[in-house]
Amino acid sequence: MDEVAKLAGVSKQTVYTHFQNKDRLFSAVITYVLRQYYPESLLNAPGPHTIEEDLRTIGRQYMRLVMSAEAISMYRALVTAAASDPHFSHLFFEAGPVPLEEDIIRFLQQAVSEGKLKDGDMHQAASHFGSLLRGEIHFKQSLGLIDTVSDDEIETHLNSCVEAFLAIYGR
Amino acid sequence: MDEVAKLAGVSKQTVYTHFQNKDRLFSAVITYVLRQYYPESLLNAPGPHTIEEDLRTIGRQYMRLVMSAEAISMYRALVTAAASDPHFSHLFFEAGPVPLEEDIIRFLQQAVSEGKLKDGDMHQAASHFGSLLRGEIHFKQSLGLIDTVSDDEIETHLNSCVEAFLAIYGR
DNA sequence: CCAAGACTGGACTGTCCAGTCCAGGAATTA
DNA sequence: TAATTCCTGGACTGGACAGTCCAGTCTTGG
Repeated sequence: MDEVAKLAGVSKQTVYTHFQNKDRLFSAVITYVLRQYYPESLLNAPGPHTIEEDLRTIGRQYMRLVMSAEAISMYRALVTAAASDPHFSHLFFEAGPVPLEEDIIRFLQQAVSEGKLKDGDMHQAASHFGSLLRGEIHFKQSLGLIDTVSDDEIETHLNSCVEAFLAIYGR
Repeated sequence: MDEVAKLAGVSKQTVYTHFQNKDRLFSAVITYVLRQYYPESLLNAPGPHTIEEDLRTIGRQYMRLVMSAEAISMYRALVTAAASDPHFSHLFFEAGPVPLEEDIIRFLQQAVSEGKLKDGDMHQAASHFGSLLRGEIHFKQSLGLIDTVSDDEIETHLNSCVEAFLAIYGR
């Protein structure tokens, strides 16, 4: 909290008048940051796309988001806090992963209706896609065994995931 | 450390004579626990198996391991520690995930040579399999949004993963 | 111009926790 | 038996850190 005040160029008291305590501040950070980073639309680019292109675009955004230094350190903070109280995790999950997964499910259902994907459990498909994308990289990042991920590494991993996903759910 | 001493039925001083400090103790815990829990052999059951059966057996062991309360709390501790020092993570990774993945790669290569799987990058295959198996469940568990996972849930998730894996890498 | 409210700096309290110290008791060995 | 070694319990230190208090300054609207 001392550091927050310092970085804000403000006295600690002022921080405490705006946010009752550290928890409230952290909650505010979570909702604020998620609002900032939430991908506007996964499918806003105009023009016709192959399903592969779309998956690549979505996957790339997701990886960039999840593997950013900010996301990793927020994830760490949440995991740490979860040991005693999952309150913040709920806040985070409802504001981030849940709506995001819903968006992806809608996209996948659209693709199914256009005959680009097999019909099936799209919740499971979205979950598999996300799990593949996070993959070992996110696991290692969370453990501090990797920090930055280069664009090349993202692209390589992305390709393998899209290919895998299409092998499972593609026509 | 007070609690450790208490649980050990021993004075704190005695704990400190056996382990110089908390870090050393934690390191010892990591190596000890991993030795205890490391699956003896993923393929020790005699008799012929279909690749599907084998994958299910391996996947089940992996899920049980990774989603156990002990593994989750160790993972949390490692993630927390990783924020300032990834030393423990390295210790953990080298003693657990690395050799485990090597075992799995060997198994997959064997299956390839028996014509049960497509040839290809088996490191990637192992990584995809692990990522699918951990999946959303492990993600949620790490965040404290889920605690115990029932055998039924494991089995359902396992089925979807094996099916997906075979769609990607099966013949 | 002045009163009310906001902000500052920094000292202070209370809590938590790793690690140390110590005085005395129990067990082991010569 | 005497000396040595190991262990106990529990008090204590030091540092980190959330949150409070306060005396004094700055800003602003009437």
